[in-house]
Amino acid sequence: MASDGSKPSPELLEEFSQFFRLLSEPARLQLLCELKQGPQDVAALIGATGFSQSHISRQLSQLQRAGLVCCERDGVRAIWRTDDDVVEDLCNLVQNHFMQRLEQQLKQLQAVP
Amino acid sequence: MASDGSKPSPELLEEFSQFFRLLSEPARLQLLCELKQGPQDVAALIGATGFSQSHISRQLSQLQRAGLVCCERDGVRAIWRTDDDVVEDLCNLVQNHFMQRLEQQLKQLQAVP
DNA sequence: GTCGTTTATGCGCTTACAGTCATAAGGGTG
DNA sequence: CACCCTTATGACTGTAAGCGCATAAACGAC
Repeated sequence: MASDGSKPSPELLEEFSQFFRLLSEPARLQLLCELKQGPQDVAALIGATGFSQSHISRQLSQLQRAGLVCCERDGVRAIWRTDDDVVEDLCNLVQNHFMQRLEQQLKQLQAVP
Repeated sequence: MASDGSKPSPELLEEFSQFFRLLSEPARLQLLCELKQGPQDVAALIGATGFSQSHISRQLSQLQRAGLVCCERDGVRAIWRTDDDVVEDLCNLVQNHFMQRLEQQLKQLQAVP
């Protein structure tokens, strides 16, 4: 990383890993995907994912701490939304990595006999 | 994600999360950073990180399965290397996210009084 | 005020995995 | 062959965190 040959500090490394840990849980990724469709309250997310209310609430607050989602309150209702494209960009990069890896494996198989 | 409004399949979501899980451990990120400096064997990585030999070996094989590192054997010695820039690109995106977030917070604080 | 609804949180269970130690496996050297 | 060096792996422990249940807190409707 850092492309200039320098190594990132342990603190930065820790922050990176914490951020990636957020995305290492399918449940949280799924919630982010659902919110990409548009702002929703927890009830709608329960319907879309099947997770328990408490679970969803917890995961959303984790994502909120990282600035990946935010909510505006309508009385007691909380409407959650995501206005950040980082996760989408990250996933696209990873997907490209998957594809390049598969193409490479395919080539190696084709090259033998 | 998918930017066309469609939601990725549960299987793809699972693969994404597994990949991010790899990066959710500071030890693995650090190993990747060390290998960015140039190919090394396990002994050199022990010296650079202070981790135990078995720990390093395990983490490297996890990274290898994901195609993030590979090793060429020199007799019994294993020289590990990373020739993929995905992780670096991912970290740069995340770092931009951090910076934008901090700038936004700064603006909000400046706007108040 | 009471009641119903929506979200947040304390508690407990359970699973996953980082990390260590000891050991095995594979290769070099005499 | 025996001996040493390097890496991989089985067994184990401790801890972090997902997940649900029950409950509390906050707000609106009556």
